[in-house]
Amino acid sequence: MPINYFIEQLQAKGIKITPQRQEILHVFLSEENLHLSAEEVHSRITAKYPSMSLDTVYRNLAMLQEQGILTELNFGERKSLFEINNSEHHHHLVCTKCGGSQEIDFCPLDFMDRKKIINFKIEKHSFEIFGICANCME
Amino acid sequence: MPINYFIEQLQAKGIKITPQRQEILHVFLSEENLHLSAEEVHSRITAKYPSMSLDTVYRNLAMLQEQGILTELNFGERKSLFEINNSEHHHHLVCTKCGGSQEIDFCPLDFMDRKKIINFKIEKHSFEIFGICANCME
DNA sequence: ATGTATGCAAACTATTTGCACCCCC
DNA sequence: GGGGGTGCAAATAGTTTGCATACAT
Repeated sequence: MPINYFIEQLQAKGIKITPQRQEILHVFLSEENLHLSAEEVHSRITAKYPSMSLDTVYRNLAMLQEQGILTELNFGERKSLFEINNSEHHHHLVCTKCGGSQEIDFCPLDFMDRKKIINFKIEKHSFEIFGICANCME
Repeated sequence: MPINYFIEQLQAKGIKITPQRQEILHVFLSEENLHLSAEEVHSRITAKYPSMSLDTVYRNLAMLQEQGILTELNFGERKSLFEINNSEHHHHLVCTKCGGSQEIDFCPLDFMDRKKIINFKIEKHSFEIFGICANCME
């Protein structure tokens, strides 16, 4: 998806397109499968634009998540990671040693009997497998 | 499981049984399905034993988790919750409004083809469904 | 007796908030 | 022009750490 896809989506809701917001989107679109913390997003941007503040990164990650453009990942560490909703719904294998992750396409919700969940309005779900990746194995 | 089951398990590893450690175990064994933060454990204990420090709670929750007696739950909030490994392996429905949770017995690992996961040593996994519970629904 | 565990205080990390100024629409 | 967005600084929440003392074994 080109950056304009997301920009138009924001404009349609009356959200202003600032240079800072464009930079954040650029970061997430610059590579495949990026999982970045607020700090990491910030440092990638300040390399070029030192005036970008970390607060603004936090505020906009939250906004982009509310708008459905980013997904917040909690890999059990203290800090949240974010990924852009660019590809199919997926989950992750997370290496507990290096922190790296790879995608898996299995989704538990496809296999469980949702009728068993009554009186509960499902909003979202999380599924991660933690362990040691090939690189860290030896 | 009686408290002695856990105490013996700790003693067998040469871990000292202090009054503080016993109090923490008591808290988790006092009710079914408890999911408590460090702060909550601490305040339940200080009600009776005001000298218990929060640091000690943190240190011992970590120790009990390493010993396999507690499981740390990350429901996406800032703080971790802990539950005692008393019952069958299970996952949770978590209410995003009140923070409450109920157990579900479906486990994704029973349904996915583990052969698809190669070059990765599985250590643990997480699966939670988030949404609105019956109480918070109206 | 010995070394681990505790309490206290202070440090730390990730994140959030108040406020005055700025700039996108 | 106006209201949302930004940077700065300070506050907050949860957790961790250093150190001297206390206590379980």
